[in-house]
Amino acid sequence: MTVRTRFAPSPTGVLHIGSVRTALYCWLYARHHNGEFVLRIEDTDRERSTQASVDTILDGMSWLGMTADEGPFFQSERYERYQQVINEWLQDGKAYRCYCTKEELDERREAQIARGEKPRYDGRCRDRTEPRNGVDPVVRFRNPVDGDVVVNDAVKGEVTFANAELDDLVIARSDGSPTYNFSVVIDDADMRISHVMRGDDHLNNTPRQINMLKALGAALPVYAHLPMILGEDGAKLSKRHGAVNVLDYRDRGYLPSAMLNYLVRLGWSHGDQELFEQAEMVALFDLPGVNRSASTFNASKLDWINQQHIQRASAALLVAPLAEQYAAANIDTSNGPALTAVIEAYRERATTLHEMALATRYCFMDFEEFDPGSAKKHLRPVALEALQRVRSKLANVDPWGPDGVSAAVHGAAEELGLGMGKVGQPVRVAVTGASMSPSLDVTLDLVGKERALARLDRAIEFVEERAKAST
RNA sequence: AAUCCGGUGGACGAAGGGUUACGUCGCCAGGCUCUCAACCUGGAAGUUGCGGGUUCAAAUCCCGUCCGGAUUUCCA
Repeated sequence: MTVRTRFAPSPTGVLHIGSVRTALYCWLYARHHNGEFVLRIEDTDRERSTQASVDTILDGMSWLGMTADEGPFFQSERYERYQQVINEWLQDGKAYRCYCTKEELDERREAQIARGEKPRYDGRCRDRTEPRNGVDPVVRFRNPVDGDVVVNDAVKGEVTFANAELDDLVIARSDGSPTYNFSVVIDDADMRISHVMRGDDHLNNTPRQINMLKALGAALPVYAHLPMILGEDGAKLSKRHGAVNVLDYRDRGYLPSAMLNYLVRLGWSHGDQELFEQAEMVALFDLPGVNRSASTFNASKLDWINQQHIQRASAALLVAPLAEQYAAANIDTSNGPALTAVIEAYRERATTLHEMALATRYCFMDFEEFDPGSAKKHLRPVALEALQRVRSKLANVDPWGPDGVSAAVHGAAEELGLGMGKVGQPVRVAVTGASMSPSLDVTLDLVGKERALARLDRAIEFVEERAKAST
């Protein structure tokens, strides 16, 4: 049997982190078993579905490299098929028209709650033969009254539901449009989905879906209900916990491979391994490794994983996304070092590409002023001699490069009988504007000779002004 | 309210009857060092939600209980 999984988001907002993890597991499972991965857009809610949302889902999936073998299919284009099944079921008595109004239903629901009962449809239109005037009926599925439905879940284990707990759910609204639980069943059957993997908030829907699948005469898929992702406060992950849109992570300089790595480990494990490349994930992922309990999204671990991926990624791969970060920050990189050189210098000191772009601004553009704290500490009169000596030695470095620069700086320190600490920091602040950067040879190499000398001059002037002001 | 699912240091996971519950992130301290990182070393942090039972032995099996979540929508 060919493994066929599907990712079936509804296009009513952004592509949520939690959905992405579900998609990832579906995608990995299909790839691992040489199966097929289907993308289906569940847009039966016409009010809330938007094209913009469809686009953002497609964008996110393609950014993450989770390509679908089939689809996207749209439920809105399959209404005829749903209608056909509804008519058949109506004829066979597997479904019936219900003329209860919303108001009546609400009333009864409240009464049931007041009586301490489980609120559900009481089935009063089950045997109705005559229409009711002035009411557009909904169609309800005639759920079995007796017996149990056993869900053999690949994650949760064997879960049993009593049919007596289930009521007759609406499969078509009064305007004739199909509802979610119904269209999912028809689609999964028609699309020959072998493994239904989705959030465990759907576990309770599963017995109803199984009953409908049986009414259809379709084979049952394997179910795998994945635990939810929670925010730091234990509530389901949502906007108020920070970014939940995957594309926000792209914009903040996270790598797709890191995103996938973090998400795959949130709810799945392979022993103690933390870092996975895509090919490894595909090779190792399987259902027995999936955890059954909900997990909390943790931004600092994501940061660590992103940094690990930045450290390991080829510079060539990072150039394009880094360039986008510069563009977004209005940093013009046309006059400055090659981005690959910047990446090599900074891959160990940035957790995101966004950070990397901001931290390396000085390589491409002059800074407005020295960082006040750094200047106060390092650009003092005592540093004047060191700055001047380094400046004059650097002026003679040719060709400009890490070796020549290093020799010049160390030479200056030696000549003045100063430790590198007394020389390095003033130079660093002079050239970068702040007190943190890679080693000086690398930093000066990135900045380039012309800029480095000009900035040293500026710093020398700054220190002289300061000395004057204090006397 | 009912039904279903879940509960291992602050976070993610490991261990699925067998020593002092393991790893990662984070946190703290030290080392390296021209700074920041990276890296290395060490540390704090848990009565495995709680109570009971089975057993020579329980995080693990059983029962109860508490807490959290989901569902019970003409949302998906």
